[in-house]
Amino acid sequence: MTKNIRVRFAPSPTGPLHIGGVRTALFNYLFAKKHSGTFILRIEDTDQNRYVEGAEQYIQDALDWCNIPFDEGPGKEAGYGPYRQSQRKHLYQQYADQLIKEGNAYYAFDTTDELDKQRKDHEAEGKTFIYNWHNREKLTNSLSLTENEVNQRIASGDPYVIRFKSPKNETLDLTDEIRGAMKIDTNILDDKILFKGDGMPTYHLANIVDDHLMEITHVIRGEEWLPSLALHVLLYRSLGWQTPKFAHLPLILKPAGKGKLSKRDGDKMGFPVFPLQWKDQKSQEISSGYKEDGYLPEAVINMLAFLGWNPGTEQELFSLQELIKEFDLKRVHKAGAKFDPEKTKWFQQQHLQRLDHSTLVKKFDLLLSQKNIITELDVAIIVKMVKERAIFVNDLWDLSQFFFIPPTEYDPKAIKKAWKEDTPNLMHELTRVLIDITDFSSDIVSQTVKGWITGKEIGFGKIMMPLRIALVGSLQGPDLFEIASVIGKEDTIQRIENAIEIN
RNA sequence: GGCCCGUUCGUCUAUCGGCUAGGACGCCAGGUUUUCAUCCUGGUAAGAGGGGUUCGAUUCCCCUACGGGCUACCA
Repeated sequence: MTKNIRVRFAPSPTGPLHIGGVRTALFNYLFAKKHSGTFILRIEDTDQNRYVEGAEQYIQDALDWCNIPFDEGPGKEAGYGPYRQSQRKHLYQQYADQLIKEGNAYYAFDTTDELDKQRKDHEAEGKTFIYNWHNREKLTNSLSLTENEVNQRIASGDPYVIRFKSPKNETLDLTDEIRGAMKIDTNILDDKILFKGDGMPTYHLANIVDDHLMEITHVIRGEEWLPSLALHVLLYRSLGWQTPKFAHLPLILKPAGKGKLSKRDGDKMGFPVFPLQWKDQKSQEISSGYKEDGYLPEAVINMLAFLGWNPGTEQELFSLQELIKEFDLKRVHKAGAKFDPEKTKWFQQQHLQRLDHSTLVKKFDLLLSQKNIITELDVAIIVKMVKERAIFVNDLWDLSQFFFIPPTEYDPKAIKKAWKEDTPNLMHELTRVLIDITDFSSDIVSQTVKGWITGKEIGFGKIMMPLRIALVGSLQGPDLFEIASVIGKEDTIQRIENAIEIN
């Protein structure tokens, strides 16, 4: 029997989660659910300087809104907690000690200034400073100092870090579930810091320890971690632990230009890069969110899923359940994907059209009450009439407001095109035709009016267009007779009379 | 600079050696809608370059170019 699949999404609470992060979470979630596994949220807050108030809550809210809830995480303990690294501090030290004891790590006393100088000097000579086998004996650490000196320094409270002792002359065979096999020469590896001077582990140590302790089977993360894979694999080996499988997701790139998608791209091009709105506490700056901009979570999820993945068929519209069913890491693309705000809109439009009608009506009802619209009209029918031209729920209002508020102004272009000298007389005659109709259903009104127009031997446009202007205020909108039927005989006639008077 | 990853229409992508290179977004044209939009139909447009391997390469290998990532006591 295979082990239960356990994956984690491990963001750092340094600000709002951006859509790249949401996609990483989504792929972890899809993979977990596809294999009846567990999706874990772990907060990687080992860097106290970068901690941002509210960021952790934002992460949880964002996952909730996207409908990709975690099975284990802060507030959802399941025997592997706590799920915040700051609360797991006590766990890391022993593994660092173990590494030192077994000769896989060492204490280093070099100050930041000293190292900075080394880097600058190297750079001036056109070289790169790497702290590893080729120079570690010449630097200030427990490999170059005597045991006594080391003990003394530690006892006297000298600040120190713990570094990993990368092996020399080895070729590592690494495997990525998406990219396949890779070879890395360990000689170019850095002796990375595992434990910082402030007593906190770095990402590298904490990440490996937690993934091991939480029995993570698959590490699915962004491509920016690929260069650290060798170090992580070496850490597992040094600690004598079984390595999970790794999958590095391609990055989401700017729509135009170079580089990773960033917050500024959204500001510049007018699309959100965050799932939810975020207000920066320091600058008070507000960044827009997909939710607040009117996007449906299912549309955002669908769009995100297709950034770097495809099902291999020609289906593009997926519900979350369908995504779970079809998802496969093997079908994740290797190259970075440029973000396309236009296609995002298309996904939104498609998902809005697919939304259950009564759900959409409910959303529209809410919108109406927010606008203080109280109406006797049949809202469900109105939604049905206008929804096919809507992309966002808010569009429904723009498309249908004439139902609730009779026009008082008329589109000048439409007037110029269709409101002629003889129009008032014709409209007046029309009201007399309408007044005699007892059953004001769209079919009957349509038949009656069309019959009348035919009888008069004039063009349909001479009546239909001014009538539309009178009822809608412009040359837009759904079927005219359906509109008339919804607003009723009285209002229809009233609107015609208003139009005659004003124009 | 060093290391790693990548490279098919403008964009997201399909293709597991046989390709007239398929789909979607966008754009353009036509049709439906006695309005507008939706919708439908059609069109536009791609294998970075050069070497191999092979009967045959978009597909496998190498080089170059280009793109991206990493190179912190950040994650």
